[in-house]
Amino acid sequence: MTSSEAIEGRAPGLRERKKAKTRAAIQQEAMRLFRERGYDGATVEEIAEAADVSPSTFFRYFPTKEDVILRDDYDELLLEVFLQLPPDLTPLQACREALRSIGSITGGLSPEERELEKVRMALTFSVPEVRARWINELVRSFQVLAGAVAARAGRPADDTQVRAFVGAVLGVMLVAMEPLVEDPTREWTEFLPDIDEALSYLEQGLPL
Amino acid sequence: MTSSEAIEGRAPGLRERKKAKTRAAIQQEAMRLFRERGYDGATVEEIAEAADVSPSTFFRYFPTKEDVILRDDYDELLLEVFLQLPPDLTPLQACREALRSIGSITGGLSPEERELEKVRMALTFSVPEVRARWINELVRSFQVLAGAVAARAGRPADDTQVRAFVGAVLGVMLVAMEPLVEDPTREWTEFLPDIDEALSYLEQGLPL
DNA sequence: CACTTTCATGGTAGTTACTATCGGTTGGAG
DNA sequence: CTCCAACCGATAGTAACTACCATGAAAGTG
Repeated sequence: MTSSEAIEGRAPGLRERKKAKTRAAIQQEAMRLFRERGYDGATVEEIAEAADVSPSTFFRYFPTKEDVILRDDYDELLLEVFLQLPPDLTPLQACREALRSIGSITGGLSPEERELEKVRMALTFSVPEVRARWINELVRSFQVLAGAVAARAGRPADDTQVRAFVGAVLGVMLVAMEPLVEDPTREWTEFLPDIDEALSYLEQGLPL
Repeated sequence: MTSSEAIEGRAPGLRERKKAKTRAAIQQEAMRLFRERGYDGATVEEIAEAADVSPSTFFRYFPTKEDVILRDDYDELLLEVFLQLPPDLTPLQACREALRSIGSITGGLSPEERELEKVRMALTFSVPEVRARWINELVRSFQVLAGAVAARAGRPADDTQVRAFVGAVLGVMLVAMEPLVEDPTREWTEFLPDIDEALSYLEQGLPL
C-alpha cells in the first residue's frame, strides 16, 4: 500500500484533478451541444473536439454516448441517506424521508449545476434509448435498496414481502414521473408531492 | 374502401402470407444464431443471409436488431383480456385474473413456439440493451392499462390513485421477475405465483 | 535530482448497426 | 393482359463503438 492511497480523498493529486476536470468538460460541452442540436444532432466526435479531447478519450470517460447523460451519483446518495435514517421509522416512512432529502439536496445546487441537471433530466426523458437505460438502472438500484429495507425490517434480503414492497415503491415512482416524457422542461422535483401522496395510498392498500 | 379490406383476416392473400413467412423465418434464424453464438456473436448480415433475405429486408421487418427479440403481441393481448373481464371484479382481482389468463395461453403453444419463446425470454433478460428496452415498453403498456383501470373504476384516466395502483402492480411484476436476469433458463411463468402473492400483499397495504 | 514505472492520451484501422436512395421485380386490381 | 403499387436487393454513406500502439506526463524510488 502506497502513501497516496492513505490520503486519498483529501489530496487528490494532479492526475485525479485533471481527470475530474476533463470529465466535467466533456459532460458540459455535451449538454451544450445537445441543447443546441439535439441528441442525435451532436456526434461524439464533435463533443470530443469541443471538450478538447480525442474521441478515444471520450470513450475512456463514458463507455457509451448515453452515459454522458446518465452518469450521476443519485443512487449511491439515496442508499447512503436511507441507511443513516433512524431505525424506528417504518420502511415506508423511511422511503418518503429519503426522497424528501434527495429533493432538498438538489435545492442547494449552484445555478450552473442546476441548469446542467435540468438539461440532463430533459434528455433522460425525451431520448428513448436513454430513458430505457435510465429505468433499467433504476430497477437495479432498487434491488440494492431491497437489501437495506430487508435489513431494516429484520428479514432476509430475498423476502417476498420486502421485494413486493420495494417493487411497489419503484413502480409508483416510475408512473408518477411519466408526465416528464411529454413535457421534459418540468423539473422532477415537482413530482415529489405526487410520489409522496401515491406512497400513502400504498399504505392504505390501494383502495379503488 | 376496396374489397381486400373487407375480407382482411380471412384470406390474407399471397403477399401477406409471404410477409408473415419472411418475418417468421428471420426471427427463427435469428434465435438459432443467437443461441449458437450469442447476441453479439451474430451479425444482422449473417441473420439475413441465413433467412435468405437481404440486410435491407431485415431492417424493413425489424427496425433494430433488438426488435427481432422484443417483437410480440403480449401487450395487446393483456389489454384485450383485461377489457373482457367481468366488470364486477375489483381492479386488483382483474389484474390477477388477466395475468393468470396470459399464463395459461402460453401453456397452449406448440413445442416449437415454446422453444422460441424460451430463447426469446432468455435473451430479453440476459442482454442488457434488450432488457432495458423491454422494461421501457412494459412501462409504456402499463400506461395504456391505466386507462382501462380508470374506466373500470369510473375515474378519469389521469387519476392519482389509479396511477399509483398501476405503478404498484408494474413494480411488483418487475421485481418479482428479476431473478430471471441471473438465471435466464427459467421460464417466466414460474414466477406467476410469486407475482400473485405479491399482489395480495399490495391489497393489505404492504405490512412490514 | 536522476530514474524508472505507471498511466492517461492521441492516432489509426477496423467492425457493425443503421439510413437513404434507386432501379428492378412481383403480386393484385380492373 | 395491363397498369399500379408494394416489395425487394444493392449500393453508398454515417456514426457509434473496439483494439491496438506509441508517446509524453505524472508519480513513486533511490
